[in-house]
Amino acid sequence: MSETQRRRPTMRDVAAHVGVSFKTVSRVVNGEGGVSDDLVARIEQAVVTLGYRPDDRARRLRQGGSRTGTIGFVLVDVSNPFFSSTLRGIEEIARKRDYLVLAGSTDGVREREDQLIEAFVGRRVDGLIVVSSGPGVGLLRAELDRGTPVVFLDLDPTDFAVDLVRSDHFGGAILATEHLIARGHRDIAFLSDDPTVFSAGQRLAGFRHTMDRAGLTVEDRRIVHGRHSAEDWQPIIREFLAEPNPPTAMFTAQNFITMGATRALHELDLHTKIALIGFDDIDLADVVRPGVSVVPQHPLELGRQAAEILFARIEGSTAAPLQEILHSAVIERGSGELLPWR
Amino acid sequence: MSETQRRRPTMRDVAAHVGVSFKTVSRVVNGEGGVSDDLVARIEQAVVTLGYRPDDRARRLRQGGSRTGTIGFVLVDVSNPFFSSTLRGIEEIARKRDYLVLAGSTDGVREREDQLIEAFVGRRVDGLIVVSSGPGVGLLRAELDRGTPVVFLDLDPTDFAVDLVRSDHFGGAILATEHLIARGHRDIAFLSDDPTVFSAGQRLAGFRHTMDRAGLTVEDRRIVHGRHSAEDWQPIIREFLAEPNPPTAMFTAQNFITMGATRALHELDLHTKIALIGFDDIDLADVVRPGVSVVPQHPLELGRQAAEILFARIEGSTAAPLQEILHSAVIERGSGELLPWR
DNA sequence: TCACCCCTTGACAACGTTGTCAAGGGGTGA
DNA sequence: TCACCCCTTGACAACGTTGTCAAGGGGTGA
Repeated sequence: MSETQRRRPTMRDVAAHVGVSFKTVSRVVNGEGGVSDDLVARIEQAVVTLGYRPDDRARRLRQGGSRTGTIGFVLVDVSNPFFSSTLRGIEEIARKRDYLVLAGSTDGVREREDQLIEAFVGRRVDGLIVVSSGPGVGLLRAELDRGTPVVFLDLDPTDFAVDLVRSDHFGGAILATEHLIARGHRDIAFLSDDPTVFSAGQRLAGFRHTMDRAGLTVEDRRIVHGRHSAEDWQPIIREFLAEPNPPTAMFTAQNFITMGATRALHELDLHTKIALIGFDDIDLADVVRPGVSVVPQHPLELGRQAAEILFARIEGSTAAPLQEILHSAVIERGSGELLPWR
Repeated sequence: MSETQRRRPTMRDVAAHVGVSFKTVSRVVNGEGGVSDDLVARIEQAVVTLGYRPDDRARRLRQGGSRTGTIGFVLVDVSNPFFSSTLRGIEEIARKRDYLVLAGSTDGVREREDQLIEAFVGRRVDGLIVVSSGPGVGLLRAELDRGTPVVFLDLDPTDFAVDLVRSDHFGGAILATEHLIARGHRDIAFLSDDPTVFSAGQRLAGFRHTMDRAGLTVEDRRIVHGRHSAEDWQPIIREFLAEPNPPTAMFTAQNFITMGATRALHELDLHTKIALIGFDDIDLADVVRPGVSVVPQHPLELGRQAAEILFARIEGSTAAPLQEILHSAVIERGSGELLPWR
C-alpha cells in the first residue's frame, strides 16, 4: 500500500531499463515491427516488470485528431431506472466502437448541468448526449456552434435544429388522458415533475389539450408539480388524497410519482377506487393488484438510437438533423381501467 | 452541421487571432494576472468568438502529476437498480472533489472486465472501483502491484489484502434462511446468480450452512443458478414450480430473481402458498400482496463508502487495507412469513 | 538626468507519446 | 573487393498545455 503514490513508468523508464532509446520501446509497444527479436523480448519483459501501460492521453494528443474515445452523457439521475436503462443502451452501442461513457447526474439543476458539460468538454469527449433541464442551452450552445456532436434527449425541438431522440410525451399524455375519459372519468388529477422540464411540460400540455377537447375543466388544485424522490412523493400524494372529495382518477406523469401514488393508494385503501395511469413503466407494475396501467417509454431503445446518431456525427455525418420520436400505447393492467366511483 | 469536423481552436489560434504569444493567452485563461487590461479584454473576446476551451488532457499531462480527475467503476450491469444506485453513491462523493466517473458494464464476463480495466487504465483514471466477476484479479493484479488505488465491491477478502466494501452476504443469507426455518419450512429452494460470482457464492454458502446447522438436507434439484434478466427468470421459475411437489419456500438471492419469482408466483397463483424471501430490495415490494420480504442491501451507502476509501487512497493514505462490511436485517412484508403448506 | 525596479510580454523546455527522417552496419550481387 | 540496399536504431519535432526565465520598457526616486 505504501507504493500508492509511485509515479507510473513511462516509455523512457522502460527504455532506460533495457538500455535503448524510448522510440524503440514505442515500436515494440505498438507492434510496429522492425525491431530485433532480442530487443523485442527484453522490452516486453521490462514492460511487465515495470508494469508499464501506454498513456492514452499522450498518444491521442500526439495523434492530433482530438478523438478521445469517450462520450459524455448528461442525465438527470442515474439511480432512476429510466436513465440507467438509457445509459445501458448508450453503453451497448459505445462498446462496439471501443468507446467509454462518462455519465453525470444533474438532478435537474441547471448549474450542475453546466458544470458537467464544462468538465466533459474540458476532457475533450468526442460527443455528448444531453438531457437538458431547461429550454435554453447555454454553454451547450457554444459547443454546438463549434461543431461538437451533441444529441439531445428530451428537448423542445422548435428551439434549434439539433439531433434529438425522445418519447412522444405529448401524444402519450393524450392517450393516457383519453383512456381515463373513455372510462367516464371527469375529475382527473395530474401529477408531474417540474413542468419547466420539457418532458413534463409536454405531458401536461397533452393532458390539458385532451381535457379541453373533451370539454372538461381542470381545477388548479388537481395539478401538482414538484421534483421529488419516490419516497417523498408518497406522503405528498397521501396528503393530496386526504380530502372529502378526491379526484376519481390520477395521471402520474413520471415513474417515481407513479410509485409514490401506488403506495399512497394502497395505504389509504383507495387502490380499487381511484383510477391510476402512469407515464413510464415501473417494476412489478404487473404484479400489484390492480396492476398499474402505464404508457411506457423505451429507455434502452432511446439510448441506443441516441448513441447511433451521435456516432454517425462523430464519424462525420453531415445529414440534416434527425429527430426520432418513439411512440407507445397504453398498457392496460387494471388501475387505469377502474370506473369512476361518482 | 457541416462544421462538425472543424478542428478545435487552441491557445495558439486565440493568440494568432489577437496577435500575442500563446503564453499570454495561457495567462488570461488561467487568470494568472500580470497581463494588461486591454489584452485581457481582447483575449477574452477572442476566446468567446473562437469558442476556445482549454484542453484538460494537455494541461494535466504538462502538470506532471498524472491526476486526470476521473475514476472508473467496473460493474456488472448499470441497468440493474442495485448497481445504478451504487453508481449514484459513488458519483455523489466524486462530485464533491470535482471528479468524473467512467462506468462500464461487464455482464459478468471476465474478458469484458479486462477490456474495461485496460481502457480505464489507458485513460489514466486516478483510481478504480471494481466489482470483480471472478476470484482471480488478472490485469487488476498488475495495477494493484503498481500502486493504482483500487477499491473492490464484492470480492473474496481472503485473496488479497485490498480495500473492500460489501454487504454481509453470508450473514444476510443466514438471516433469510433462519427466517424461513423458524416458520417451519424444511423444503426450501435456493435460486441465485452464478455462484462463481463472489456474492452469489457467499449467499449459497450461508444458505447451506444454515440448513446444515438445522439438520435439513438440501436436494440438488432445489438449487438453481444462472445469469439471467428478470424477464428470463420468470419462465424459468414458472417451470421450476410446475411440479407436483414444489418447495414450501424460496430464497431468491438476487433482485432480478426475486422479481421473476414474484411474477411467477402470482402467475401460478402460488403467492399466498409458497413463502418467498429475497436478497436485495426491489421497488414496490411493499405494495404487492403479500409484500415481498427481503434482506436489503444499501447500494447508495456501498457506493459512498467505496468512493470515500478510494479518494483517501488517491490522496495518499497508506493506512492498512479497509474492509467495510454492511449488515442488514430481514424486512418482513408478508411473503417471507407464510407458513408451510405441508 | 540616471540608476533601479517592476510590470508586461515572450521564448523555450517539458509532460508522454508518435511520425519523420537520417545514420550506421551488415549482407548481397557482380 | 566494392557498391548498394535494407534492416535496425535513434534524434528530433510536434500534439496543447504550464512553468521558468529573460528581455524590454516605462516609471520612480534621488
